[in-house]
Amino acid sequence: MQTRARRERRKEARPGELLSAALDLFVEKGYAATRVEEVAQRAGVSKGTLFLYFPSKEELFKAVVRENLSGRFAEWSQEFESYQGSTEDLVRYCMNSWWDRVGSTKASGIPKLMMGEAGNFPELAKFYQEEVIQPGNDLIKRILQRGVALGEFRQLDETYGVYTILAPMLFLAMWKHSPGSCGDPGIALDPRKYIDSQLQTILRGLCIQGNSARKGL
Amino acid sequence: MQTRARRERRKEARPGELLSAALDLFVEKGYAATRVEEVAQRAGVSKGTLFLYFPSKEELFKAVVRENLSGRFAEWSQEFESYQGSTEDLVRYCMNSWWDRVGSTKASGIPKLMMGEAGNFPELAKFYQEEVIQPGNDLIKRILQRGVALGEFRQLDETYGVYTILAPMLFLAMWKHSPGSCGDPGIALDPRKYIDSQLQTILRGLCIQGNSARKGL
Amino acid sequence: MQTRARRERRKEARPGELLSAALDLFVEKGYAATRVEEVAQRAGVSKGTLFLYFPSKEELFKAVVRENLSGRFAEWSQEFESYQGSTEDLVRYCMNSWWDRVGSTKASGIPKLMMGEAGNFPELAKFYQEEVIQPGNDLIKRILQRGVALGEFRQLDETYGVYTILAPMLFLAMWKHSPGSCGDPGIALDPRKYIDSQLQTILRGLCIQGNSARKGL
Amino acid sequence: MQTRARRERRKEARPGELLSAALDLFVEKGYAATRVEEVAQRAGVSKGTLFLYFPSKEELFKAVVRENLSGRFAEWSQEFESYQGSTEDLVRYCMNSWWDRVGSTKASGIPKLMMGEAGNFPELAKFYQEEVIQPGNDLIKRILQRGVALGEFRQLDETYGVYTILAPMLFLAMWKHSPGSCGDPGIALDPRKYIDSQLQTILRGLCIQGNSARKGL
DNA sequence: CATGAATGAGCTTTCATTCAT
DNA sequence: GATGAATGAAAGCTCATTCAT
Repeated sequence: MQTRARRERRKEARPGELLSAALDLFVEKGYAATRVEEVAQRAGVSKGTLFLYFPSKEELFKAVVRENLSGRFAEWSQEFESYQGSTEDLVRYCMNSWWDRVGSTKASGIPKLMMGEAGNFPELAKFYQEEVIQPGNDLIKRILQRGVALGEFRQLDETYGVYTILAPMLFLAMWKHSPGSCGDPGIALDPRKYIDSQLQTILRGLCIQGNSARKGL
Repeated sequence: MQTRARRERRKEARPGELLSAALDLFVEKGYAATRVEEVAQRAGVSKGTLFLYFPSKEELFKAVVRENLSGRFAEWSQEFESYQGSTEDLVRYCMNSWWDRVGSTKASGIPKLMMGEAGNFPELAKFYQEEVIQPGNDLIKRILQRGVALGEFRQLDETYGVYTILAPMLFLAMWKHSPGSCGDPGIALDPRKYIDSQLQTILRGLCIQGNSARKGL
Repeated sequence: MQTRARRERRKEARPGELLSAALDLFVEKGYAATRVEEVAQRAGVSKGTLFLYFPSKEELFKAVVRENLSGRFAEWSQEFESYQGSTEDLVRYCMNSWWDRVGSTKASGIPKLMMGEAGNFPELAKFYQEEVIQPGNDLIKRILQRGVALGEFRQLDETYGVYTILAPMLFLAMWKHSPGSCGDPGIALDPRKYIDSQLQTILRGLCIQGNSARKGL
Repeated sequence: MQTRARRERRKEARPGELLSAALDLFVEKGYAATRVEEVAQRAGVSKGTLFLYFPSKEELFKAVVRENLSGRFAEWSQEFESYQGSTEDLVRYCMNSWWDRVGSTKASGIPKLMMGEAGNFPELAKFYQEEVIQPGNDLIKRILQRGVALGEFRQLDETYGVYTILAPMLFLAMWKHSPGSCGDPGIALDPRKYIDSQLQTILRGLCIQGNSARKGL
């Protein structure tokens, strides 16, 4: 049963191994430039095996996105929904936990990749819009609405406000994955400091004066 | 001969027409996804003719970069070298004229494109690093050094300082060329306002207190 | 054990279920376009199991042919050998019983299929020639020889005579399985009438005048 | 200019050479089993060149059909329209000229091929139905209508009547291209005799007694 | 100079067959 | 016996580059 078990384990691990290899390569080379054979190789299987688990390159990519981005919105949504503290702290928590769970991982390469290739793959662009951008925006919008409803945040244009939060995170993701930043250690942004600095500005802009304890910021 | 003259003119215009078509397509589709045949078509010549002027797709791209980015550093360098006003104003002039001459044109798509594809084309990455990033950095660095030397700017880590200026411009370029920003009019950044706002922060951070007239900022 | 028994039964039924599924699909899609996995699926077993019973796709096909065509020649041969009536009636019986046992069943799709694909699978062509065409021709030839020997039929070129009988049956089989005939109900041949009509002509051509009772024809 | 001319000639000959090679191979192996590379090879060009003239295997096949079957209906239609003799002779002329121009050529392999593969390629089936079957049926139908209108032919169900003419030609085409008939010289139908024999039966069935001179038939 | 026909390496996807369990 | 995960040889199609004209 030893071997049986080993095989079973491998079988169940396959999709994960393939998704991991695919994430690596998609982030490293982009969607179009990644060859499925290379994904298979890196996962230690043959070309044919990959197609046993994912019917096409496109579906493989979608699965990678679901695994690393869109599949997590449900959990995050719940987490934020049941958050007890101030909205100001929720925004802080939101950005920092985004860094921990996405920004600091390879998954942060996906937004960068999509920015570059969405135009060439309309089907993927549509998928990404529906499964990532839309839910992500909604999530942030709900946080802002919570702040406004609780009297913590000033009235604001919600759509615009969403990008106030999103843009700094996107930029950080892009920066991390642009070749220039890697080679040059002098510019390597310290993500925590960057996020803190952004948060200062953002929260100062969002919160109603005096309504929130901002001593120390 | 009328026709002779027209032909001559066309002949001399060829490279320019090709470069213009190539810029359009490279920015629209990226480097890899752009087919040389389409470039030729858009320029109104045959595929063979394109290779008459540019020995390879790579050289075509390099020429596009030279035409639109690196080729202008000499002029800019001189311009900034002979600038008479305060360094603070020079920085303002620098960022605004960058927007006028690059940011607002299709050329601003090139940095975005390179960010996405540099990894797949090391030769191009090297070229871009040498012909654009390095000179650009140097230019900015010299401006900062001028500010420090004249006692306008505080002492600072030059490398890091360069990115203080560069990053906002890069982000603006990326934003402009990302599909998301186009569709959503709510987020469409007003470039001038964006630049002004960035300049406020940047200059406040760079200038020595009281040494510079910052009334109204 | 109930289950044991059921399992045994299933086990013994396996080859039959596979052959039935294979016949369906071969007839529907042709030999090359039929995927063994689909055959297995339709038979309710896994791909591996199919290869347990039939060592290759080719052998599977041969088994289908044996089951539905060549395997029956022995019985038919005996049946015709011991036929008591006139050869004219034997021919009638022959064609009608061919329709009942082959023509009206899916098996009639095999000759059509072979006509289309024999050229691409020489091994199968050889097998089919030896196991179906040759025995079939011999059977018909012996019937014709019986007619001649008994003074019922005129002298005739036997080889040519064989096709006088075979051709109308083949055409009927082809017609039945050609997509054109299915959709167009106006042309849907009534097989019985078709066979009767063909028999009239054929027998009139074969029988010696006045030697055979053809009143009513 | 010698070479120029030679090249021009080759360029103009290419599509024809490719269509000819394609016809050969499609007829020999069927649509699915024919590899485009082999078509190119037989035409003496590379794989890529084939795709220069035909955007896909499917379009290549359609072009073959147009070149050899559907493209000729216009001419035939006119020819039959302006026919001066009796409709009985027109039918004779029709079948014999079909043999000369299609039946005796490789083109007669196309109907056989379609019969076998139409089910697997719906797009092609639709195309063939529209461009070959429909026009062909219409042509025959108009001939029959002419016979009826001129009082030469009896009243008849037109749709059924069409197949009275079509079926024997199809069978001849199938027969010619079935491997069985080639190898066995004993059965090799003499097409002229076959057609004559069929015409006798058909015309006897269609013509009104005594209305047409049928001495000698 | 300008052309565009020709090339062929390279990519995604399919499927008969094997074999460890 | 039965399974189904794994394989890898094809096959259709693309596109940068060459070169005869």
